[in-house]
Amino acid sequence: MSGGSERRGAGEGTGGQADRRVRADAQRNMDALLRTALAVFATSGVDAPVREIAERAGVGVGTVYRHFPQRSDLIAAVFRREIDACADAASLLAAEYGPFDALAQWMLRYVDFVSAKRGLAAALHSGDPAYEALPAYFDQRLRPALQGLFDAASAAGAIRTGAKPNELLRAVASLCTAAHDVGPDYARSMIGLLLDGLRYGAAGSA
Amino acid sequence: MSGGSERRGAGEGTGGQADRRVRADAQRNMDALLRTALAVFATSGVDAPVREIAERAGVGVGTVYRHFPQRSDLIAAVFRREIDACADAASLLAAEYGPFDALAQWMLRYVDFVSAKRGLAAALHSGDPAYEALPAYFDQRLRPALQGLFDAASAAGAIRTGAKPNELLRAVASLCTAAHDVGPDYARSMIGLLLDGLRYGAAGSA
DNA sequence: CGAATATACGGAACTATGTTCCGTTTAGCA
DNA sequence: TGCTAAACGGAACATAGTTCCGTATATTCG
Repeated sequence: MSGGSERRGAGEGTGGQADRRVRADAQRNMDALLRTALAVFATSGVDAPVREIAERAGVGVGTVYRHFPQRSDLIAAVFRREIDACADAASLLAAEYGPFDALAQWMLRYVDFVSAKRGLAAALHSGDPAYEALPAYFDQRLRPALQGLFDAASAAGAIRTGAKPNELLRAVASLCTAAHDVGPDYARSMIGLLLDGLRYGAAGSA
Repeated sequence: MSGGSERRGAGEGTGGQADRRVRADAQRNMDALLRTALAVFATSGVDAPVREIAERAGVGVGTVYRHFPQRSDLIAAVFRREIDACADAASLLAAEYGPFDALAQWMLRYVDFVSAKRGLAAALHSGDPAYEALPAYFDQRLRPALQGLFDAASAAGAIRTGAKPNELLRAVASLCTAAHDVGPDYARSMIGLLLDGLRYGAAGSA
């Protein structure tokens, strides 16, 4: 019943606290829950009991359900947080490495993301409305992140121009899925190949 | 029976009674369960409660678990039965239609199969050991079925030779998955295209 | 045909897990 | 410090998978 019409919150992102400030303990518990859930999901899969997550996070189940009305909301929140982390890594890497290396490093980071989230990816197709917005969010955050790295790299003449971030993201995700049945290094070497492909017709190379 | 694991008798099909004959009521209940489960899964998805299936089939839950020790065993059995039905359709169609039409009709039949089983397909990746043998069974039954139609059609000069059943099966499955996000006719028209492609270089055409 | 017996049946009971409820605690504020 | 809205915790409830066991019956055998 009730349904997810009132699914606001959690995603304000840009840091506006419209009404009353969130209580510090609430914020703390929320963080602890997300961090713990991530770890538990990694260990026991997304089907891990809510009780276990609550206990390991040091809160009661009531608190879990206060922040995440449904179990799937918690999963979705964890997923979003991971998407954010992966997207944010782009600017960090851009600051630390040169244009091409930043791109290469980020691709590896993305491989880790996709590989670790295979269980979650399956849940996405379950039809639960809590997951409906995730693909869009995925695109909204990850595509610009990769686009930025592309732009920087091609501006520096390190890679060819005109590469499509979406296609790369999808291709890598497919490769990672297939990689599960093969070896763990398979994906990495294929990504290396893709990157070399991008370099091939670059302004600075030929 | 060709089916992998030693899941006890049940191989009634050709009427062979190995040891003690299965009790008639047991056989009846087994059939009713499989038929009911198929209907319930189609209506409520694979997550439908076992109780509901039992009730609708007119048996107690104990009977369900006697035949299918785990819920996933029931799902797997339904899946196998559908694979069988789809594979058996090949020879039926081959007897009723000409070589090419039989192939075309079967592809449509296969599209229905894949489309209807999308929910089950998701379950396949859950890691439940009950599903482990299904991909192999899928291949074992469907590939020869399609191969037979291919052989007949190419022997009649209706299609080119050398087509790979596996690739076609996989391609159609992919198309159907994508079709879910688009329209219901999309898959059918793409399959038509594939079939025309097979006809293109046929002995009898050029 | 009727008794004997292995087999199967049904559903209550047990367990696990998602979700709700509500009395208690506490952070933030005046 | 005292007040209050917000948050907390976990018992209680609801639902669903699974087990157990007394009862029913198909099949066999005399």
